[in-house]
Amino acid sequence: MSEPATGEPPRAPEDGRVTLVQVAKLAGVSPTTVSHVLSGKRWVAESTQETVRDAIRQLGYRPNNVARSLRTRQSKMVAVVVPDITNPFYAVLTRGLADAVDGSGYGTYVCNTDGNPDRENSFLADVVDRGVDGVVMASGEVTGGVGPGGLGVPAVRIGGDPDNDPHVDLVAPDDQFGSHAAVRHLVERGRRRIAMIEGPHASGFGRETGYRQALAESGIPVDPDLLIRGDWTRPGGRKAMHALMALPSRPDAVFCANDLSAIGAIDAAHELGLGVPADVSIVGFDDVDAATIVNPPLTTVRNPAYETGYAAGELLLSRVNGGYAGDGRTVVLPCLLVVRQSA
Amino acid sequence: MSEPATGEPPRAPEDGRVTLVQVAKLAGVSPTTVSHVLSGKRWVAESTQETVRDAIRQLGYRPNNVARSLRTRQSKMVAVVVPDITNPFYAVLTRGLADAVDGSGYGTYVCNTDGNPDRENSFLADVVDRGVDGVVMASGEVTGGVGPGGLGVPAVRIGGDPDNDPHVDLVAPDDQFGSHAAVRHLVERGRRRIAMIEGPHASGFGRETGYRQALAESGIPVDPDLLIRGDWTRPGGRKAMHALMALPSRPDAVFCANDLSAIGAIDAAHELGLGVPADVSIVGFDDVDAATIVNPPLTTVRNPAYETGYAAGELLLSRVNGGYAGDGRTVVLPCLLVVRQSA
DNA sequence: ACCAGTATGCCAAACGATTTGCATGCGGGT
DNA sequence: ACCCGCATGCAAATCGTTTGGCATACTGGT
Repeated sequence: MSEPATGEPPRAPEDGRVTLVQVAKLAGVSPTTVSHVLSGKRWVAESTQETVRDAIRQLGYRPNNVARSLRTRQSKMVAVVVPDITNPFYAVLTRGLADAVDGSGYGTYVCNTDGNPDRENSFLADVVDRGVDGVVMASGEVTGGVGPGGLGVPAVRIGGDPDNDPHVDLVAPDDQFGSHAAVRHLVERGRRRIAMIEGPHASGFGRETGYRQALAESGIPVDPDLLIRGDWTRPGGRKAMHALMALPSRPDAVFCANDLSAIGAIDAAHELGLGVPADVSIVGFDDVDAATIVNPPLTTVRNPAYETGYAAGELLLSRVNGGYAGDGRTVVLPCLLVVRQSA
Repeated sequence: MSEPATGEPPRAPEDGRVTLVQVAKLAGVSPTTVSHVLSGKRWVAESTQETVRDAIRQLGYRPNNVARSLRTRQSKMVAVVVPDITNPFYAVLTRGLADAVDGSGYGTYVCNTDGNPDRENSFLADVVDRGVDGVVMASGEVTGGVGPGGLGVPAVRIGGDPDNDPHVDLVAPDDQFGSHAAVRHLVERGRRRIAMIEGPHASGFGRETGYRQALAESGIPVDPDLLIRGDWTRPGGRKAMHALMALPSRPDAVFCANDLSAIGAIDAAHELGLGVPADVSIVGFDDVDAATIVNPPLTTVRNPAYETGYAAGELLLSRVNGGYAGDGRTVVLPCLLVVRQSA
């Protein structure tokens, strides 16, 4: 919101919009002066200000932001590109971002890529063509930063590999810590054959690392059969769980890389007549709303989606307005285990 | 996406972006010509086109959309103003809208109002100042349409009172039909004391009307004590349910105006040791994802959020590109009961 | 009278595209 | 020779702001 709340719906007096020159004409001053009373960038006599403001009110003038953007080279807009806004995690992240930047008059533009790299790139191109002042990339990676050969606008990556591009700001959950806590909790509960349902990509970092680390600490060897790939969705989790349970020697616990997968896994357990957590413990990752709705309530690692979006917004603002132009910063947000009843 | 997918991330060759004049200079033609080969609005000799395209490639030129918008007076952006993108219903609606307009090169801009009328109005002002080509208003009402005294851009309202402003396009779920079906289903199951948890506003239309109608048809008088106000949230539903169950003569069924409230009601039932649907039947409205996750799975009315957003997008496009300039159209989308296990 | 200093406002050039009308060159019909 | 029509391409105005540099007027000190 770049203008203060009025409590009244905006109205255009006629069909064509009023321009600054018309205001100037009515007020009997030059456009320059009108601009200055609006921006306050140069001193204008009190009396003149009055006249101008009257004219503005009388005409119902509203500045044309497109023209303004063209001249000032900033659009007061940030973009967030996510796989799917329908996914609660990204919805919450988006809200955090919006709340962070709204106060400074920035609007939020959303792109859904479905995780398709072609769409990621064309949306990235699209948003910089649209002149956004910053972009937060929560789908796929972005490299090159803002420097030469880069995107041309400040960017911040969400999650992903910290080493990927040190020039781009990054905000990431402490995946490894969270996973570690989750798996540790499982072994503390006496589980030994602990499977993991991963995301679709091969990934040596983050969630899988924490899993391996916790296992190693407990002297449990990792069984490659117990590492299975999901696709972040509920049906994907269900399928993976069925595969796991068809194994000659079943796991007695499964750690899922996100909640949706975990919910799918619970579906599968129910279908198989397995008790959760009696027969098999399940823990998720993210702590979406649904985690408290599913039966049994899901033990999961809280992924601070809102805070992530908010932090990304602040990082962006500090580059756009704060004058920060240094190298890429990394902020990692804590992920705490929340124990409910599924494990 | 206004440019086709490239499969490659966009890069700027130098720090400052390349402009059309630079391309023209390199190609040895006038800016006019470059513009024409880009837009195809006027014929340009094949050989010249080649030269120009080469220059474009060589420089990595990308058109500046802000400048383009200023001149053409369209931003290729639509805005959607919702109470909260975090609410799955609005997230899905937003996705439908985005999918509808994306193919025509329109981007989607999101505003969260939290239902605050001041924010609604200032966001409305903000988006028209930003020059969006259309806005879909899913939070509160918008009146005045695009005509004199109106907003200045095409708008479509989501839900709300059909009679409110006939000049503005409206897409609404068939609330009344859906509610009617839900309540009928309840009486068919033998329920007679059927409560309703409403939204926060007094509302004579839609969901409540269907409720009353179904009751009337079945010869059941409406008991004002059984009509209680919620706030669309889970805690709100829980509280309302507790109030209902504290009544001297308890309801044996409750129809909730949305799923979140229904889930809260189920929470309350569990807290009270009540079986669902054994002791009390519960039906919701919306059919969000969580409806299949809750225990027992929620019987609810499917509110076609995606289709609603999509339809809104089409309505907008038909005004922006399709040349439609007639009076407000109304499209009402069917709401079907989906029977699961809570009633 | 003169000059420095301050207060106030205007001119005109950007910003980067689109678009209307005109200019030019050429081929062919009379 | 002359004129018409067609195919091309360009000049210049325009969209609505912002902003650096300059002009003007007035104050007060000498």
